[in-house]
Amino acid sequence: MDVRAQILTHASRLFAEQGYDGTSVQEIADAVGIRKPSLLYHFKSKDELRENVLAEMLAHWNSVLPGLLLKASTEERFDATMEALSEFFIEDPDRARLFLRETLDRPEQMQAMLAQFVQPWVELLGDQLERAKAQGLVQADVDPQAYAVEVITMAVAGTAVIDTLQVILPDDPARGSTRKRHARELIRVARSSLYTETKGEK
Amino acid sequence: MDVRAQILTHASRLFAEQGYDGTSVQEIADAVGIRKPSLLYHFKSKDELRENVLAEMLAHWNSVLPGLLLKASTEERFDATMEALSEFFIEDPDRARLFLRETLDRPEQMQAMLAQFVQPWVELLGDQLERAKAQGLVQADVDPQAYAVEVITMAVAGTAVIDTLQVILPDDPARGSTRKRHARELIRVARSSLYTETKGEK
DNA sequence: CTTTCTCTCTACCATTTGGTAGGCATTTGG
DNA sequence: CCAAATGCCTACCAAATGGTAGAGAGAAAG
Repeated sequence: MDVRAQILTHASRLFAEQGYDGTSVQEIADAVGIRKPSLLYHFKSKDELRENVLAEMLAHWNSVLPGLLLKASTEERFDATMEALSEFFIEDPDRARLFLRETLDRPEQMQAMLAQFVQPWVELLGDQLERAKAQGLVQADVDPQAYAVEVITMAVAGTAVIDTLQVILPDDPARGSTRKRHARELIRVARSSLYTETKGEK
Repeated sequence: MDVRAQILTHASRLFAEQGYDGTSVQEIADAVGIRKPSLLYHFKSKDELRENVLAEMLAHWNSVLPGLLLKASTEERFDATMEALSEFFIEDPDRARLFLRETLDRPEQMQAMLAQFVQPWVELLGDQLERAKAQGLVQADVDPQAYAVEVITMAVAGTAVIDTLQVILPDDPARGSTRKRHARELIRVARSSLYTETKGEK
């Protein structure tokens, strides 16, 4: 039963790298080291394989992110949470790429997914930001939902393309690796565009 | 000679919507209303068509963006420039989608393009931010290049997927349309994570 | 008028695509 | 010990893919 898992692994990687349409069933079978019909024995069609790849990604996110976000809402450790969040994406850029590709390729389907799994969290965060705004902790002109969308976009899309942006954002002995620079600035931007006072003035 | 332009238009749209691999030459020909060999008379191969679509997009950007960015560096109208910038992308989301897809599909090729057309501007902006930092106008912990990358990512990727994010960021009588909310928050985040004082306190 | 050039077409082609039929081992369970 | 299920295979298949050959219509140029 190891084969099924292997198929999913290679399919995830190839779909992320080349896209669904850019990857043939044959290519995945080759990567696994089996014949095409053997693959289609485990997944009745290419589309079913795609759905399983997506379901696996979603399951992983749902098993990790809620805990992360819950910690963000209870504690006040914004930086630590954001760091864990960006680490989560950077740890496996293929997941971000897959997500971005699905969003481009099948927007309607992705809308349904977003409504179910992302919106509740954005709503929750929105409420908390509104309360923090009332207390003056958060800048008055923040649009909470829009803010969440921008940060998510930065994190996911940034992770998906970061290796390509290496030309613009090279490794730098003083500032760290490309990925590190991205992660740090993402957090800095998210943080300093949210709070009123908390700026760590030099 | 109008046909060539028509092919490019429909190809741009379809490549943006469905991706290069997800779009057949036949489909493009159908959209234009000609037969496949007629299309291949104007562009010797699908790949040549892709290159021309890309070149057209690039030409358009290069004819508009330099002026925009130059204005950003001479005047101090950060908001106006950012607004024009985000308007430029939002005006035709297909261009952002095309750009994003190309970055995912052909990273090496995109690196070359970025090195030639984007990096100089990021470098220029970087220098100016460093100077502004020395004057205390800009926050001390900004990583200029990384900042530029984050803002570009937000603008391009945000525009590419904004219509799909409508579920999370719905039209709101008080706050405006989805696109408007995205554009406004993008500018707010970019602005307030950059300057030291300029926060428009309520 | 004839030639040449531009453009579109029909007819075709090899290859690849996702997918099926069905045989043949090996394991499982009664 | 036998039967059924499991898993992988070879051999196919129809459809779609990107691309070519070459004919014919119409305009441009001599």
